[in-house]
Amino acid sequence: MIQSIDRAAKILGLLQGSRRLGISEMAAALDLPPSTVHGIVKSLQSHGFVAQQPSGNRYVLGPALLKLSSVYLDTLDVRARSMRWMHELSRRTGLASRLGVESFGEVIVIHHDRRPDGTEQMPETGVTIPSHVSAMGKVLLAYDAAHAADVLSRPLPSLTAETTTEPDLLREEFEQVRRDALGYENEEAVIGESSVAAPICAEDGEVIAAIAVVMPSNAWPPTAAVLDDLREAARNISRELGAPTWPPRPPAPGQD
Amino acid sequence: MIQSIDRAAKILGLLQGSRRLGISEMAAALDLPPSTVHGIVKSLQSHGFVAQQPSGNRYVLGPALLKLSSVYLDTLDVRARSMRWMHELSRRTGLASRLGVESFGEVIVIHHDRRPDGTEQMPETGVTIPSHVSAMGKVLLAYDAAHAADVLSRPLPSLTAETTTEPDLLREEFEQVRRDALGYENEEAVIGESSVAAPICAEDGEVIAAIAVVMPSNAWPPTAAVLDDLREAARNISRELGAPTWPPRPPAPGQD
DNA sequence: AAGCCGATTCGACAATGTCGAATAGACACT
DNA sequence: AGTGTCTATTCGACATTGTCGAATCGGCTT
Repeated sequence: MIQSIDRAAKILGLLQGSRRLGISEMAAALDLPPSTVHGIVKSLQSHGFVAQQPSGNRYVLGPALLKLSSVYLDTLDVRARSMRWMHELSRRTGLASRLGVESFGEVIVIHHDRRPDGTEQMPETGVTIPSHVSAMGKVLLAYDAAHAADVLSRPLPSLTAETTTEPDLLREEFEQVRRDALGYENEEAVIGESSVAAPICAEDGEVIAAIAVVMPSNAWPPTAAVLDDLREAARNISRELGAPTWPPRPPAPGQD
Repeated sequence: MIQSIDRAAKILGLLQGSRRLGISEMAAALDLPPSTVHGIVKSLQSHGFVAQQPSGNRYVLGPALLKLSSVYLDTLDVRARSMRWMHELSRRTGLASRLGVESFGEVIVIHHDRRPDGTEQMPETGVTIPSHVSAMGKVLLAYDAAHAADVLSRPLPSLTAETTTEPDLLREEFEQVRRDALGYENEEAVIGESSVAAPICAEDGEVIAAIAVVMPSNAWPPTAAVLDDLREAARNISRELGAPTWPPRPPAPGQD
């Protein structure tokens, strides 16, 4: 692990958490001399990874990150294959759909197709959601014992009154997910918002992503028609990716 | 400039250009020993900035970039303020709208509102376009002599038959932009696609972003109604940001 | 099975980043 | 306006740290 790169990454992580920071604030947070932090920040700045606001001495994340992330998205085969099916899914259900993958114990949304009702909606691509409060997260964990064990080994934050923070309850949910090939989440992340997710399999049969539809909680539970559309989309995407079966064959029945 | 951070950034830049690279390919491109590159790549990997594909020994950009970019977008005041007006603009004109800022001599799209016709459209947020082939780029350069001089000092790539690569012609276009507060681009970036852009001003009156509508070239030239809607959107956003005047007062009449 | 190519590991060296002190600059308070 | 404090920034000496070359490992092809 190269020290200065590690520190640079930590600085970016810091700026991710609290939007605008001065050199000395970062130095205090990382317990480093300000001059060291300054050197790193200036290097990051010269490549556009951080920028300093016009208002002077505070730093924020920079535009180079956006350009890189755009290329990152382009490299994702799942995403390219999914877009057309997700659009169809949103059109048929009238709901927003999301595609997510696992990243460092969270779910990161790699594509988002809005509700087709013409209202203004925030783009959600790039948003991360703790796995245990997300329907997609539950699906991804249910088919990945290693990540599941990792996530459940740490304390689980509670985001709403409905959040499940009990590892054993989540383990039961994972079993249900493996049975139905569907994961649910009812106001566990955001009040008033619920979602259902299904797994997406790659060529080797592994679950590599999850697709979800998001609905207002007053439309809960989802109708059979919505679930069918969701399953259909997941199956079609998986087939395009060359998956041998769908629903995925559950992994060896170990404990997660 | 910290060496290892500089090298890390160059590696990310390399991966940005050619999606999948092995250690030795990067080493060759940067003229460094493979072991050095390996150390840097592994450090980047441990923070999620690069990932290696399941298929073995090739590296690609990683998901951490997406998460960071999402926070970057959230820090942009212009973007938050623009979204609602852009949605209105797209609704009224029936065209896709874009918001862009300058970054390292290019325009980077920081928000994109699709055509409201329900068809499937690629998300364009994060896409970068060379300034001289973009209506937004021309607007941004017209009001920023320093950047303009910088961009024009380098050879300008030609993307289509319509691309203007002659610095003097572009300088004339900049003058027209400053007169009309509108910049044009007709099939200069992508064949079959044209756009018009208007400047957005911040509190201090500086042009900090550009807003554009994109249309199929057979809808060229844009109608007066479209231009009015565009101007209206730019004016409204600028006003929300606290700009003293719109259209912006052109800068001191130096040569760019 | 052998050979090749690339990724990866390891250890010694010195180049490099780090740190503390000194400087410069911004801002608030008197 | 002047003074004080806070912060960012610059600079140079030191030794820590990253770098490099050689050796090892692993996969794939012939």
